[in-house]
Amino acid sequence: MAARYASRDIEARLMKSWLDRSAFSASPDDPRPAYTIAIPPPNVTGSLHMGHALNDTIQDILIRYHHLKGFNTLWILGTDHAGIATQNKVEGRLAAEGLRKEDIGREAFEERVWAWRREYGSTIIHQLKSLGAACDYEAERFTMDEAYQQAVTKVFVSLYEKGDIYRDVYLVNWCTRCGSAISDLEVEHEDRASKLYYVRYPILGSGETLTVATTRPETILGDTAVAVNPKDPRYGRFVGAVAVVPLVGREVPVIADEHVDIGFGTGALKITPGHDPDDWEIGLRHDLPSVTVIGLDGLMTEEAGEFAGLNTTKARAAVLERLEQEGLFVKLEDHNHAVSICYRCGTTIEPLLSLQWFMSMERLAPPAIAAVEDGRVRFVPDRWSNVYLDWMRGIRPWCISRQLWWGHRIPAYFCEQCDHLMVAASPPAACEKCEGPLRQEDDVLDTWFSSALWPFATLGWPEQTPRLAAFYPTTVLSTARDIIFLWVARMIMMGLEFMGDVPFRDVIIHPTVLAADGRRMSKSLGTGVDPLDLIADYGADATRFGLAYMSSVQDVRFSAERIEMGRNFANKLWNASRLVLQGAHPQAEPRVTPATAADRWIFSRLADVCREVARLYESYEFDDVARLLYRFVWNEVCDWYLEVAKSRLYGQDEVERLQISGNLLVLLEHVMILLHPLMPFITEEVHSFLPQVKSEGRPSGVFDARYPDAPAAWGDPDAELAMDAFVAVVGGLRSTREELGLAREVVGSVRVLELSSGAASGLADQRQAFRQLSGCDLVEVIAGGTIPEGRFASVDGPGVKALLDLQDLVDVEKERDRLVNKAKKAHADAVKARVKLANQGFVAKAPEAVVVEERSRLAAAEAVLEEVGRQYRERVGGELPELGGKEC
RNA sequence: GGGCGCAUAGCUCAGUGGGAGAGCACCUGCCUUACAAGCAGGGGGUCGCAGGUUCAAAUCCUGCUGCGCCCA
Repeated sequence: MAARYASRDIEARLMKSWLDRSAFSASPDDPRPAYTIAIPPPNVTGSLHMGHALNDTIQDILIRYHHLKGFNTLWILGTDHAGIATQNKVEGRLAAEGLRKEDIGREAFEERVWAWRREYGSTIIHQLKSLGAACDYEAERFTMDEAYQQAVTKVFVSLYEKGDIYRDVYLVNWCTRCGSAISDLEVEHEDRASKLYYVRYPILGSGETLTVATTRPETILGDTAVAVNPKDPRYGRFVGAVAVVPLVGREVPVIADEHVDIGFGTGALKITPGHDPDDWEIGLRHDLPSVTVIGLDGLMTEEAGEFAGLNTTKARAAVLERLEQEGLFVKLEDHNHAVSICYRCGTTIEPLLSLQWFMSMERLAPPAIAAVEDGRVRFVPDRWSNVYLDWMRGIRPWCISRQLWWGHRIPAYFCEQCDHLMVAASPPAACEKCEGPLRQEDDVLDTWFSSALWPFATLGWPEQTPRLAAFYPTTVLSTARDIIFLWVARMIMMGLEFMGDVPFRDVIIHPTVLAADGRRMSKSLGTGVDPLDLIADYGADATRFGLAYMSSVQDVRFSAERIEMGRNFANKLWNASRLVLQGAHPQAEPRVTPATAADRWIFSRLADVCREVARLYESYEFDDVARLLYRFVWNEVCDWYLEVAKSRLYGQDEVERLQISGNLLVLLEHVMILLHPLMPFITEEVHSFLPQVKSEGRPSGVFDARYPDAPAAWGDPDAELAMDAFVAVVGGLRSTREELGLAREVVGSVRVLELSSGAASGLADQRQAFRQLSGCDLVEVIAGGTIPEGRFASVDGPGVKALLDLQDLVDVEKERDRLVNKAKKAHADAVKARVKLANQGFVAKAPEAVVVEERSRLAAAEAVLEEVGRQYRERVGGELPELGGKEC
């Protein structure tokens, strides 16, 4: 074993060995209880980013932990066909050849997409392997798989037949670059500096004008009303009048609507139902016509008259110029407003009227709301359930059609003769009405429509397969918060509708890993960190450990120090393992023989840690798992147990060597299992080196080990106390030696007063280790608290007082500083305790145990003060100087 | 406009009613036969501000300030 842990040398090899023996594949026939996670399918065009790295680490921890716990674990893997993103990729490649997709036609284009998918579509799947993810790679799914397509079609037909899916003309979010409608959720809002334009509308037959304010003057051409608030006293007399729309001369009504904000602009609004969602709503209420002046190509239509053919930016300038000429332009103001942009490409969204397919939420949403309300689905942390419920309670129809060539083509057929619409799972031969030829709908379904079926379509639905029976519902869904609406909500609706049960029990919403500037990592700002770089530099285990450690329930700024911490920890583990494996007696049996207080202590602690770590894994507190195991391994096992063990391990006593070796082998195996979910590679590697594993010929490794049951008999509070005393005394002596400036070579001489029975046993039975760690000989253990004659520096521990014989070792200057320092601390403690105890309310109302604790604290501090005062008089002469602080 | 969250050591973060913790950074000393990705010792915080509840507040309540996110 090398002195430094080299992650690179082992990770790929171990992953291959797991895959070679199909370690991650689950059988539906396995009698053990199922534990299932369906990975939120990554976008097939994607590559592993920090969000995936964290989310996949969490899922892998859960899978590996439950595997250790004896569950039949299945982590369902696959990718999402990502309609727009994938189409963009392939269009980009065509563009490089000077082609547009229209040049090659739909079928050829689809073939190009499949070719792209074959070449690049598994990128992220391979990247998951470098993270160590224990997914079922043998059952990888894709939302465009043939079987999956059948599931999508069946769902569509079923919902259509039930009336949940319908076709309608509606104002939708149109991305002119993607050339498609997108759903409300795929629109992002961005505050931009803009202008508010004031324009005068003549009122027919009155000679008066009404001034309205608008952010989009080019849509004036499509106005079909002017609206004011019915409560606005300024405009009451205009309601019912007829206004003349500037430039186009259209005569439109002045209407009253509660929705109009009296305080915005002039309080009068122009209403353009064809190009604004709020106006669309008002239009519906007042039965207004809508005029489309901007087309699907983003250019002004024929309806825009002289402005036809201009893009919206040019049209705006031209309209403003003409308004000035007409004398109808009043003024402009600076104004910030939220611009809608496409989440895929950032293009400004045009709200446009078009004929689309919609899915009503009226019937599907209520059961999905109830499932969260009654706890069948639980969010972790719980606060996200309110986010979910708020959105679900106000949910609107979902626009599910996309004008793309890549995706699930909608199974709707139009008769070329009579225009009759038919929806069917397989293409009908002819029109059921007139026998005319049929043409399939061009539109495809929103990608999220298909991924909503993920938890059951991946298991074979609509076939009633054994896998579906064994693994649905899944156990946990772990995902990012921005996916709550896109996936979580829709998966719950679809699961309840088609499986009659929720798709998962717990939904873990993991924190967002932010960049160092506290904002989301951004490719364009260059603030992103590539997890694959981290894995290459620090190793997968270190990356996972660091991510787990830094991720509690709050968003967190990424810090490379945490990953480095993981790497250092892996190295520490490696070297601790080296000490055990190289130092263990070759004939040692892996058996616990508690020969000393340290032995009893470490196994008592181990039992505790096994229980606590299990609890933390089960409550999804992985940061605490990481913290607890880090501290246990580093500060207890390495700093103390291994150090104490050395004297026996390297000693001449064969029996002692066998015993301590046995203890260490058991301890090491336990640590590897406890840490395996967090750090799968190093634990698998070290585990494979354990002599007990080799000799028993267990081929499967730590992945298939059993999570340790900590024997109750290991619990030993007395040993913990004795070891605490040992640690306190050794630590105190080290500090004292520093304070006194004692050279390393000087071996001190220590007597220990045992104040409570057994407290000094850890010191008494580990003299060799005591000497090595403290640089002092333990010459005597004295029962009781009588301090013998002589010059001592005392160190207090639980139930013990250690006396370091000073003899001639003392430099008076240093001794004075040491005593003053010690007295100051004791004095401060005493003052604090006295203040508390002087408070009648405290003594009367605080729990008895707290008061007792305070009294003993005071007593201890006073004892130290007295002792130090006496030593000061003897050794330095005179009284201790003023210690500061107020006496009570 | 509505909602959620955050503010603790120089930095990144734990702690959520009874004497403030970690990692990194910093200071001192060590290449001690598992580990310099390490070992030993040490310094450093009126827990954003102001009120309130309580015998006791970093922790609970209210308000304020600043920052982040979501929805409309």
